[in-house]
Amino acid sequence: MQTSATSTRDRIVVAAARLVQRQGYVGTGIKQIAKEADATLGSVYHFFPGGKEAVAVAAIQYGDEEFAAILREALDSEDDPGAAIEACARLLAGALRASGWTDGCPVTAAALETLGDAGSQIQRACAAALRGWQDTVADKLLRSGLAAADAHELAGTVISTLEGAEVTAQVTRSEAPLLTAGRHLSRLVATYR
Amino acid sequence: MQTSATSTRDRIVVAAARLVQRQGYVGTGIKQIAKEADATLGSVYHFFPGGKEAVAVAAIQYGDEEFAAILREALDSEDDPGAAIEACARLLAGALRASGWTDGCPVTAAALETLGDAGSQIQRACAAALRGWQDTVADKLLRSGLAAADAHELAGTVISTLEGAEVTAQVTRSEAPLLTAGRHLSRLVATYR
DNA sequence: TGCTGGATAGAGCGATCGTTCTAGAGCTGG
DNA sequence: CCAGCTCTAGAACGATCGCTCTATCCAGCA
Repeated sequence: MQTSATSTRDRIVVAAARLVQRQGYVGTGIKQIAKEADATLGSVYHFFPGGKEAVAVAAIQYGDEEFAAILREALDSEDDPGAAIEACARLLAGALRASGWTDGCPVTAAALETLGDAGSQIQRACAAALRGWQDTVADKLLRSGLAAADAHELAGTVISTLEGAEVTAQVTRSEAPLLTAGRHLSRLVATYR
Repeated sequence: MQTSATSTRDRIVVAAARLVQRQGYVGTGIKQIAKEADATLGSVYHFFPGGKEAVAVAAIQYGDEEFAAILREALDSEDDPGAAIEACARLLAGALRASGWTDGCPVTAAALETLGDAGSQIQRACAAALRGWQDTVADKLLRSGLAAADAHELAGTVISTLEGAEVTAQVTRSEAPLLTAGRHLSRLVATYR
């Protein structure tokens, strides 16, 4: 069943999530996933008869939940919603630097590569992730007393901005875009009370 | 030399720019570029002895300038900087919908896929594009009377937000993320005067 | 007319892609 | 003790990848 602590299936999902996050969907090979997960090709296809796409969907869902947990924790660390979002940006910036600017958003790269097939499972998983993160932020804003419509729209822009700032930070290899985006988002939120 | 109006080299660059924009760098093949450009493999390697990476760099630089022109035009269409940025977002949203949600930012996909090689020419071209766009926005803000430091930082967040909102709009197949991001950016800019 | 060099054309190279397939290892219930 | 299962292991297939190579075409010039 499982070798040491984690099952083979879990190792495959985690490895795939990291690789897809760093090099995208097309850029990541099934054999590379197997090697990184200390599994064999047979194991991968045993657990994921759907092939590469099925592995990627599981990987994206894993990255989704992982990021959602970080997001919730950062949002709860501060009472003021603006400060909480800024803390979020700081956290992302630190993690990004620590990874050597490679571990960005777990879904962006895969999402952009698979825009061709509109109804693809990967597309659906990415869209679901974004929607979930937006709801998490909207919930925080609602609890802070914002109007429902404002909270939802603002949450969307918060996610979009963090997303874009993360990409910019990766490309320029600097924490600055994320940090200033965090400050600006905090300032924007402050105008709603 | 040239068949009808454009030279073979130009057709290759334009085709490569579109393909890279839509499916990323790894997802686009040299042979596909040649076919799309109505050129042959021999012509591609004749004009770009550097191979796939050289073609991609030229394509990204082309997309960079193309987007910069659109950006400048949109920014000049309105006097108020906030309204100008909002007009920008509206323009991007319309173009995105018209393309069937496929023609997003010309550099994001390629940038994310090639983060591995830090010093790659592709990376450099993408970073230069982002920097140039930021300068364009900063220039507009400066002309509107903002302080230099504020203008530059704000311009960075504007580009990041537009970038992120464009991705979100593509994934969710909706203009809404771009439109509300434009409104929020306008509101943010308004707090600086 | 023959030469030259830029441009076009595509066959073919080794490598790698995703996938399929068969064979065996390790455990469990009867 | 073995039948029957999940899981592991990797060889092999056809397709496609980026790239190299040779052959041909054709305008401009002597």
